[in-house]
Amino acid sequence: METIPPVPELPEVETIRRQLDEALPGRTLEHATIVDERLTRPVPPATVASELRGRRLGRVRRRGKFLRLGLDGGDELVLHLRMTGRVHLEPGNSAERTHVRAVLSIAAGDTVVISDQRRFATLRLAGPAETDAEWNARLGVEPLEPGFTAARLQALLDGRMTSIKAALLDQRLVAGIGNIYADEALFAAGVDPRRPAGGLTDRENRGLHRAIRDRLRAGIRTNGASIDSFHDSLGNPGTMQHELRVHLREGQACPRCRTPITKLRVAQRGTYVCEGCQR
DNA sequence: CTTTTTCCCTGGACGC
DNA sequence: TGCGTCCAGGGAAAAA
Repeated sequence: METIPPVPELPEVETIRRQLDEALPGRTLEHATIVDERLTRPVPPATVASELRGRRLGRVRRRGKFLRLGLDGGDELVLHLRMTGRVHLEPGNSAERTHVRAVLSIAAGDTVVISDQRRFATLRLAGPAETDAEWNARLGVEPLEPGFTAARLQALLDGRMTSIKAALLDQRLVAGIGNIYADEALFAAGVDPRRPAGGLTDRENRGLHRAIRDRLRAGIRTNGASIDSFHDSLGNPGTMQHELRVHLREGQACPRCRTPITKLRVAQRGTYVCEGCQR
């Protein structure tokens, strides 16, 4: 059994967002300890930590796979978990953990612990001047918001020669889709991940649009995929892994046509596909 | 402009 | 048992 790191994508980040938004708004951040200087690079950890001391926390938002923890004054703390970043919301004394990169101590003894085995996660403080326009310059449309229509998807893909899988993973086009949900959406739509992004028929494009939204919503509904040991911020595993139809299922029968699932390399990513029903 | 490549990291799998 | 090597992958930046 190969061990695959559980990479948080839009549904996993949204699951964490909801839990933090339930727990944090209105509370005071008494103290912040940032253990790994890489987390806040290039800003020194001490600078970020001192800025956070005594701040009141506001609503927690999400943009793509970025978590945005609101602070008084309109600032926000922007966290990206990348590959192995985890958030642990813990009451009282925090559990013994490995790879701890930051500890945010909340009044009444609760803590938000950020851990990250591979140290790719990033944490930065953004000022109130950072507008939506600046976010939109780096990130594309939110796939679960009304602006993401089939026509919008088609316009984004139009003329692109790169693979449809690479296009789905490009955060500047659509924000939040990662390797798991790209594979699952392409399977649900019956589209081969190697196809040129701009070459889908209207019908295929509409099917893919629907599949993207359907699979992401399934991920949120099941609190995300817990492939290896992913747990949400409360320590509970999600159940989306039981709904995966092709991802990590190399050699197993396609649930639709029984053809064995094959593993390819597309867009520099491990890519699982049913060559029987993805065309 | 689009697309590809490189880099950043760690630890588990694998070969000898 | 103990090394050395390869690999996974999100996003930023550089290169093509």
